[in-house]
This record gives sequence, structure tokens and C-alpha cells, in this order.
Amino acid sequence: MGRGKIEIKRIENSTNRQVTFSKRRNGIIKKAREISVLCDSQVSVVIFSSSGKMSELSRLLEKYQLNSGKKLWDAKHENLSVEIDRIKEEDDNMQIELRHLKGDDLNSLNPKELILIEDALQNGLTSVRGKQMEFLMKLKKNERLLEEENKHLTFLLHHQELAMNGNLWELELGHPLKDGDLASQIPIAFHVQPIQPNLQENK
Amino acid sequence: MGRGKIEIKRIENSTNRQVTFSKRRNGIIKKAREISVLCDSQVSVVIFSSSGKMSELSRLLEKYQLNSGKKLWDAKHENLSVEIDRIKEEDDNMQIELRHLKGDDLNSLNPKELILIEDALQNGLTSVRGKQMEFLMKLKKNERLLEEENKHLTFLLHHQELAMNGNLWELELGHPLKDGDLASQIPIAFHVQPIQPNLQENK
DNA sequence: ATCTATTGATAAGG
DNA sequence: TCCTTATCAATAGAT
Repeated sequence: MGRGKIEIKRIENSTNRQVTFSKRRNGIIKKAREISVLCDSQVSVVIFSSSGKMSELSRLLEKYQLNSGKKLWDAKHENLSVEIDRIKEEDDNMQIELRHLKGDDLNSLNPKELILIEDALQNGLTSVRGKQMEFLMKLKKNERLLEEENKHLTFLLHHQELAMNGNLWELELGHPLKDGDLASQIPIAFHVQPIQPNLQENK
Repeated sequence: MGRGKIEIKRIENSTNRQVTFSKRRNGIIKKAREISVLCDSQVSVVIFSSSGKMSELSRLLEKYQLNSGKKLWDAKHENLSVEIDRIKEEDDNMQIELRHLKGDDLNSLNPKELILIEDALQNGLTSVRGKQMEFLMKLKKNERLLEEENKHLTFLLHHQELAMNGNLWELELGHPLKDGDLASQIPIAFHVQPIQPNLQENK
């Protein structure tokens, strides 16, 4: 097309080459636009001239980018996928084991496996109850300590009251209390009988 | 160019559109090749048909591709990292729960949590034992059936032997057995006392 | 897919 | 780069 046919090989005359580049580049981009409109298709054209200048039509490239991105991903990071698969499998296995221990999905198991799970559960139960017992002991011990402290404080309080009463009467009587005084014979009863907890672990 | 001029807008006839797409795509790619040869330029053309199929010429645009590929990879990588972290966390949690159910690492738990675990274990144990009971029932039932079959077979055997003996004596005596014959009074004892299984599930 | 009339692209020149 | 124009390639529509 044109005043003469040309062979498709590098145009050696640089001016000529530049002119042809310009014309054909426009032609290609025009045609790319046309096809994208006519045929409802996504087109991207990127052209670099030999001097490095870029022209571009991108009626958009998302799919392509996604595609090449995926390839790149697959090639370079397959090992990561393997890692993920490995973890997921581990995950699945644990999920199954958990379900079995919680009493679900037992139908897939044979009696031998059921026995293993029963043993595991029994062991777990024993351990958990042992730990609960430990807690209980700690609580009881703490309780005993508190009781003793309580007794001690009560004792102190008693003496303080006695002392205070003594002072009052001293003020009123004008002399310290002596064994013969009535006040010193006031009965004071402290019932320090702590509640005995009745907790009992049921075996 | 063609039998008639066409307006540049979406071709509604889908067959027509498909045909035009095919022709023009080839044309564009051919021209892209030509310009890259004639003008010593780098060209990339990517065309997606409306149905999503991709055609491409890339006389190649490494910088551009690598760049977009890398960006894409980064985004994907981030997503995947998040996914991996999520799974790993799930993994850890399950691992902890499993260890707890098996009676390990109980020190980190408070009494309330211990009770939850105890309940879970108890439930699991109940389910597992229920399932074992099912198995047991199945076995017992099977056993009963076998016993009955056994009884039946023994019965048949007994009769067959009687018949055989009868025939033998008939042969020897020259006549069928009658009540007066000695042989008909031979005591034959069959002790069909199947073993009673003493299995007992311990609750 | 192939044909072909017609249009559109473009080589050469200014 | 733009215009012109002769030439030929691309292609629309038909088969």
C-alpha cells in the first residue's frame, strides 16, 4: 500500500524509518481502538521506537497482568504454596482429632481407635482433675492462712477494746481498773468459729 | 475497506463480531510485527476477546512486564502472608486445645477453664463409650445369630446321623428299625449349650 | 475457510 | 509533522 510495495526488513534510511514508524504506529493504535470498540475486546498496545520513546494504548490490561502475575507467582513461590498445603493438612488432622476427642464423627473409627481415644480422654480427665485438686489445695491453704490471720486480728481487737474500756473507766473512776472493779468482769465472748468449707471433689 | 464501510461501534451480531475480531486481530498482530522489523522498535500487543481468550505479540517489553508483574506479586504476597498467618494462628490454637485435652500445659488455665475442659472431656468420654457400646451390641447380636445357626446346624447333623445309623442298621438287620430293636434305644445326647459371653461394659 | 469488491493504510514526494 | 496521491493491503460481506 503506497506508491510502491516495500519488503519487510529494517529500513536503513533513518529519516525514512522514522517517518514510517510514525505513520504505522498511528495506524496500529487506530486499529487497536477500532477492534476494542467493534468487538468489545480488551486491547493493549505498547510500542517503543528505536530511540526509546514509548507509545501506548491500553484498553485495559487487567486480565493479562493478573495472568502474568500469577505465572510469576507460581514459578517463584511454589514452595510457599507447598508450605501452606502442609500447614493446612496439619490443620485438618488436628481438627479431626479435636472432633474425635469431643465425641464427634466417631462413626469412621474402629473399636481399637475408640479405645485409644478413650484412654486419651481418661488421661486428660485425670490430669485436669489433678490440676483442679491442686487449685483446691491452694484455696484451702489460703483459707487456713486467712482464718489464722482473722483469729489474730480478732485477738488484737479484743485486747484493744479491753484497753479502751479500761481507759474509759479509768477516766470515769479516776483510777485504773483493778480486779475488784465491776467493769473488769464484763463477759466478752468472741466466737471465732470459721465456716468449714464443705467442698469435695467428686471422683 | 471491505464491501462496505462500517461504523466504528460495537457489532451487535455476535457471529459477525467474532469473525471481525478474528480478522482484525490477525491484522493488528501482523502490522505490529512489521513495524517492529521495519523500524527496529519494540512492540507489545495484547488482545483479549470479549469471551476472555488472549492473543499477544510481545517483541518484548521486559521492563514493563516485570514491573507490573512485580507489583502484582507484592500484592498477592501480602494477601498470602495474611492467609498463612491466619492458618498458623488457627493451628496454634488447636494445638493448645489438643494439649489441654490431653492433660498437658494445664498450668496456664484458671479453674473455670479447667471445668470447661473437664466437661468437654467428660462429653467426649461419654460419646466414645456410647460408640463402644454400639459396637458391643453389634457383636452380641452377631454372636446370637451365630449361636442360633450353630444350634440349627447341630440339629441337622443329629438328624443326619440318626438317619445314617438307621440305614446302617437297616443294612445289617435286613429290615427297618422298629421300637423293639436294641439300636433304636441307644441314647444319643447332644449338648447344645452355647457359651454365654460374660462381657460387660464397665460404666 | 475462501473469495472479492471496496475501503483504508501508507510509501513516496513535497 | 502535515498534505497529497498512487498503490496496495486489509477486510466486510457473501459463499
